Amino acid sequence: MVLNASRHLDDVFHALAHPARREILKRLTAGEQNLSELSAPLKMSFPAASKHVRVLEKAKLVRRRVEGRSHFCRIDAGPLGEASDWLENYRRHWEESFQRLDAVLEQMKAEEKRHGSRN
Amino acid sequence: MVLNASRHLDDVFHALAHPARREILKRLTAGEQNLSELSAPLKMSFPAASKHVRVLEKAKLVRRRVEGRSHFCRIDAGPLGEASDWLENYRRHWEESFQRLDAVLEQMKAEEKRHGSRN
DNA sequence: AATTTATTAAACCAAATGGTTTGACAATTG
DNA sequence: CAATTGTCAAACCATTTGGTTTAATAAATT
Repeated sequence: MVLNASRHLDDVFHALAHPARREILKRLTAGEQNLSELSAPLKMSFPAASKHVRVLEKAKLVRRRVEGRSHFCRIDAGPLGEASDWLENYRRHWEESFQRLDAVLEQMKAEEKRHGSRN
Repeated sequence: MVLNASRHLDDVFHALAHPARREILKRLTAGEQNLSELSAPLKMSFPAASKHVRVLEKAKLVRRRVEGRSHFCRIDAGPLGEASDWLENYRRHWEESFQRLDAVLEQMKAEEKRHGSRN
């Protein structure tokens, strides 16, 4: 079930790597919108916006409900949790290594004091 | 200072959207490595790996220290925190909207029971 | 039935991505 | 000094991306 999780992460991060797509997600947090509503404020043609929505769908960040000729989109931020977990993991690693670095620097300072400055 | 934060997010998410680059980050959590060490296990030429490292540097996720002919890389996961914060925000929104949806569904069920099934 | 509306599809284009190979160059080793 | 090592730069190539414009399709409106 977690098979090909890496591919999915590719899709999710790729989907998030464009300001228009993050903008779309942001607006979807206010609730469902159809494609016309979504594309209107974006400075690009309707087909371009539609493609961006497809990218978000491929990453499973957005789901679509067709009702007549209207395609309503809503955010599905579940996969964001996955990506967020991945990032948190690295944040932890980073903080640890940062502390190790701090410790090393402290040690160096102490050494310097003990032996005096010798450039 | 938080100016152009969006551009930076573009870079960070784009950097994370490739398995080779995530692999590099993963290995850097074990400590500094030079480019040769980093590229060796990747199934691609050295120049290709080197380019991936550059992408990580552009996103400020990796820093490089040159010592003689060796280029040592180390992870700088600070910007990951930024991205992680961004994601967490959406995770919250998602959970809230999920609860709202749940509430709506509950309401509909209740309505149905009260009025009986009328298709 | 004719028109408008919401969307997709297709064709096209420039630029970016991700890879290769080859050659250059500086630093280390013999 | 010669050979090796670690890295970059350049040239090249195929594919993907992100955008356009112009049809085509299907649903709603008049």
